[in-house]
Amino acid sequence: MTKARLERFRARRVKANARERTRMHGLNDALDNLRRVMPCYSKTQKLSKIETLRLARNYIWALSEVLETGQTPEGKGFVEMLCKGLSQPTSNLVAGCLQLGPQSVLLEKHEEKSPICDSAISVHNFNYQSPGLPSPPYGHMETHLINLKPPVFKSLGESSFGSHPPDCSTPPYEGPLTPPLSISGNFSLKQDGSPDLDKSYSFMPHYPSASLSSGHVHSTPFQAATPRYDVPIDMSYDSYPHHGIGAQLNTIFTD
DNA sequence: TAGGCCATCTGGTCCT
DNA sequence: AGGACCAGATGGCCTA
Repeated sequence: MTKARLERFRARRVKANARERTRMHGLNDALDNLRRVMPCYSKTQKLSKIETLRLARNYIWALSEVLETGQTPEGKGFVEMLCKGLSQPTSNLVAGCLQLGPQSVLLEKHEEKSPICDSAISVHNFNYQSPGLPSPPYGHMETHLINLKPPVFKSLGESSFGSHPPDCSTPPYEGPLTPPLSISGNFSLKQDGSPDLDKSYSFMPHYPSASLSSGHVHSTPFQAATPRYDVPIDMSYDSYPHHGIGAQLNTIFTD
């Protein structure tokens, strides 16, 4: 290899490295956008990449369930769906973001109590455990921006206790490969540049509360244990990028 | 100190 | 030839 060729090789390698960096930055940006539309989002305690992807999968799954069954997601069950397969710290984070005390998310008794279950801060006892997360202080809910979508809020406010008891003993990866709902053609997200992606709706707990929908408030055990939220006026699903789905969800959650 | 996560570099492969 | 994509290696940072 002549010196000139070596030089060219080095230059090419440097360029390739720069491109690779740029590519990975793009990937990370996309991942950040994904984090922002997750049910919980915190600038200070970012979900790891793998946990972000897992939570996204669960979130899509959970919303698909909602669409398929037409039932409001019951608060605790919804959180459990979201937490399937997530590490314990992340599960605690999600529960915290949804303002469910860890104890309230604790599943009803299962025969074999794992050590995790015995933990005072345990959120679930799914068999699957993430290979690992660092141990950042995930748990302080007041530090999180809560990025809940209207259906979730409705569910928190008007828990209807749907008919889907979570199967917490099933590892998340053994389920069907596709969500229960197949939406042809209209499940699209705005992509880069969409101002919607930069919206982060922040909800603070509010005691005692105004009801989400004007009017009566059902009293449920869940409600008794959880705070309520103030929801911005224009929080109809149409304000979100999922236009096709928005109408369906609005129908479901305003009936 | 070990383990987890991350950014970066690097070489390989495929495609245009 | 050059770009995009991928996976392995490596080192840094952070936390328990």
